[in-house]
Amino acid sequence: MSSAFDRLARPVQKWIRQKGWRELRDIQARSIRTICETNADLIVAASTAGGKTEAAFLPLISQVLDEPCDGTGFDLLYIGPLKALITDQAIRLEGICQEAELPVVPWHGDVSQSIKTRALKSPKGILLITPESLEALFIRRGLEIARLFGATRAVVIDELHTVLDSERGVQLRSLLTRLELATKRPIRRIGLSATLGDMDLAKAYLRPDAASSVQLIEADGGEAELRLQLRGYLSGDEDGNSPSATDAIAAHLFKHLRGSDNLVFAGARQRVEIYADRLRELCEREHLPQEFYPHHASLSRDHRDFVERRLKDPAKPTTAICTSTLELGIDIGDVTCVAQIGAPFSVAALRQRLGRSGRREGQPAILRQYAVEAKLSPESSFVDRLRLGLIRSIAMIDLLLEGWCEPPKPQALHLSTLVHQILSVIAQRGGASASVVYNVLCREGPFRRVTTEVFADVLRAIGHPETGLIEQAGSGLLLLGPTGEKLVEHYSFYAVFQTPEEFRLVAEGRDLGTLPIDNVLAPGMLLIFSGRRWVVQEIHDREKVIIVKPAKAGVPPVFGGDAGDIYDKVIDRMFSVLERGISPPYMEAVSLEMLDEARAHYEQLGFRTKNIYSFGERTSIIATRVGTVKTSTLALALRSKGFLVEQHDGFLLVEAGDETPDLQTALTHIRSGEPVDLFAGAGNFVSEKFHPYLSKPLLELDAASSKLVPQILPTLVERIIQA
DNA sequence: GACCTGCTGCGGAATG
Repeated sequence: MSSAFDRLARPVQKWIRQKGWRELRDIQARSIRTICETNADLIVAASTAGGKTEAAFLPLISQVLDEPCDGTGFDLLYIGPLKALITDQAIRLEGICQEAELPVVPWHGDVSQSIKTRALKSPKGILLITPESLEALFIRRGLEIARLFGATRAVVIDELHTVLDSERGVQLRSLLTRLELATKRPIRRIGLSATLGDMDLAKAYLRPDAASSVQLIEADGGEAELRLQLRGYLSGDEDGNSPSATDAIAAHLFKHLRGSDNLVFAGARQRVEIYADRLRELCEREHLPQEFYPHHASLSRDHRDFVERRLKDPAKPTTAICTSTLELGIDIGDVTCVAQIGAPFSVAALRQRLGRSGRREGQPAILRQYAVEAKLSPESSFVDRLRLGLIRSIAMIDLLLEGWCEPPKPQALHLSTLVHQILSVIAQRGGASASVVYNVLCREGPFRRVTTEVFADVLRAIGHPETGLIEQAGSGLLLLGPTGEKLVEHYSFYAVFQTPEEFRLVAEGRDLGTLPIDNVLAPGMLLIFSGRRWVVQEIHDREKVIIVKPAKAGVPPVFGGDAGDIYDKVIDRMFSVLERGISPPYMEAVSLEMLDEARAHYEQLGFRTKNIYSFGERTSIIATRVGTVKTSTLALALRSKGFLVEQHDGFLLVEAGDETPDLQTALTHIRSGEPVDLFAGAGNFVSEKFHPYLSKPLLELDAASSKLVPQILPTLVERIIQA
């Protein structure tokens, strides 16, 4: 303790004493030494509430106080993915900085203009900002970047794992590079993260040119005891004698969760609404106070704040039925139990969710996994017979227990984000040559997989008169075109990710939340939303507002969504689960019976020894044994040859069309490596915000870099045929 | 077959 503590500046030491801390945590002591003794970049990995913020900022603030540097601007930069997180962290840092007389400046969309104006006039202290607000600074104050960040000695990136290989993460990396180019010097990078699988990839994300010199400070395991149960439920019981799976699960949750704080991850917003509605009804029927509330991103900020406050309040037992909104970020305190209805989409998410429980000393973490499977009939499809949802749940729990989780996928080109950054660089500089833009973004920045040829194609696509995003002056300088100008001028430009169009739902003058516009609604229709029932009164198309009032019945709305990407290793484990004879000790009787049925059907279809099962002349099941990306590559190859293909976890259901060759012939062709037009079978590859401005060949290239693996086809098919 | 995240500058009116 002493050596680390002694390195801190006086005011920081005083703050620690006032706090009454008896010692620094291990990660804090190690991080203080690393930051004080070296110039190294750093990742501090520990669970939420593990003291990461202090580990980074105690030594950084000490340096600012003890080693004044010349240059103007903010001394330290903090980047957070959520507004709520920035607000929380600013309050935490203010405590330390008050003593040190260092300003703390929170900066995001909800922060008042006056705070921002004052900070711009005299930039110093710690700036806490979102990637989007930083983007806005580059665009609106491009020429002032050097003045604002000339003195910045480190940038702290919070929740590093949430931005690793996402569009937002690539944007952030691009902005960090541009920051160093503008200030003409490297700025130390410090990533704060939950303990996740592959830390080498996190290092490469943080400092691509010197990943191996990034220091890693990881909290020792010390994991809480884990209690685990997997329960199986049958849906589609039409006889009316037994309750539906939904009712049975709701009753089980009601019985076991009432009276404490819990999180129930229901998988989709629609299911959140269904379970919240059932549980509310159960409370009413028993004349008990309400304690089950829905929480997802379409609900109003007001309602979400209310649920979050209740979770923090020890006097009010509260169970939130939620989506991934309550998986990351803000502190909601410790919960007794985490329930998961249906299989999750990634082990990483499951792990993050489970980390919400068992945080208090001596308390176990509790996971209740509910698997819903269809009641079988002679007509049931192989998907139901193989009980793929249950099998995936088991595979994911297995991998969770082994400490594995999905690594990021760093091979994507990110052409949509590239378009965004090209416009941003041009706006920042008021014009730039193609070679400067290429250097900044593709040689120095994160778009290193983009060749000069592809870059030139992107410039041509967005400079095409019909697109009009950019144009070239006589001098060769790239400038914003009329469309580009309009796009960049509007505040909606700053975020790189796409958001769907929505209606606002209003009851008695209060916002309930938002609904995707693809819901077909008319006055008189009944709705379940925000855990209550409503009838639609008026629809205002132009203002995108729907007025509702309370009702006695309703159905939940539809919320869209993309298909999930399941990782190779998860699918591989699913096949092991089907082939092994082991019964996991955490499974209860019904789920074990389902597992036996699944294994028997697997055996019956012969997948233990081969990968293709055909019934009749025209229909076959192919076991690909690989994840979503590779399986959908094969699906597209077969579709381009005229087959009708349905995709499932590690399997394809293939039906011959009128003019298709037989499946063996088609597979032999694909195996030979002869070119297959993966994009012939239609398919829509416009999925990201700036995709609409790209040409078809560029869209295909982008898709091939992130959603498909064309080069895998010969070996994949070889393995399928061989077995 | 799913989920989540974010947003500036200006003009005009009211207030001290």
